[in-house]
Amino acid sequence: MPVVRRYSRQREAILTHLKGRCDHPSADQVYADLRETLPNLSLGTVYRNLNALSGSGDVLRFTVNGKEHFDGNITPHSHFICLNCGAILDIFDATQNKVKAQMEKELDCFVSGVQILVYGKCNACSK
Amino acid sequence: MPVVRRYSRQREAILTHLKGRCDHPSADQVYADLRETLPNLSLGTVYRNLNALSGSGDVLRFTVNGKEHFDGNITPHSHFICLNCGAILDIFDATQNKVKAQMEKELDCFVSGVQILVYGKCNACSK
DNA sequence: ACTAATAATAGTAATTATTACTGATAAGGA
DNA sequence: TCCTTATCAGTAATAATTACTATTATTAGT
Repeated sequence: MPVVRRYSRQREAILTHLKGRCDHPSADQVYADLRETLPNLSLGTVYRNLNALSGSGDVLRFTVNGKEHFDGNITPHSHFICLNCGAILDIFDATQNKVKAQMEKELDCFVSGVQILVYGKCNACSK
Repeated sequence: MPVVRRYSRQREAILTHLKGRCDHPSADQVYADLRETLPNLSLGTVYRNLNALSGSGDVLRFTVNGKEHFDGNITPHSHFICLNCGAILDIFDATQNKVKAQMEKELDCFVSGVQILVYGKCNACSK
């Protein structure tokens, strides 16, 4: 809604925090973790900024089991979700880019991005 | 939780209804539509059965903008989401199967399914 | 067909996740 | 430094989903 985006310590902290971890936290996890260094950070602020950051493409978001997860790593990659333990693992390969290119050709319209969730049983749970 | 699954008119109606439409309704849409023929159907029943049906693979589910959508068409396909008008369109092509096969080879573990969401601007909105 | 066991339901209450609101704070251009 | 207003903290409100409970319905066994 605002015409200009101003800097804020809170948004900076949220982005830095997300980029500094390798998992896929939900909004309340980000909130809980950041409260340790920013004791009066507000949950609404976390939501507002995660929305803003994903809107501008600075973080990724996706939903697993009805719960939103955020990812500070924006290099194209897919996610594996273990149906047994619930783990969310990164899959860094060319699939993302391949599918995007294929879809652009096939659909002949603007494609901003592709989200791929792979469901299965992780190696740890397969033993 | 139950050890055996019993037949129920409600679950049958929900499944039949979903298979009879080509869009991707949310739980409350299914509820609203089915209430016309089953006036005392409960919303909780819709949720419980949609969970059961997606769990057994009889319907697909995916989340767009934090809202869950269900799909009675379980032939492998992807979904296109228009960032402008919010439309959800089916993409029937080989991508789904290709990606699944690729992931199985790459990850060397059981892959039950793949969910692909393509974000962009639909043809109608591109004019 | 009758009966017993229990899965499933309707209706409602409770929970969870997310957004909206409000007065105070602070970024940043003039 | 001053002014405009984006952003904030704190809290209230909303939306989506699940949990609970007494009742109903399915189904296996007689």
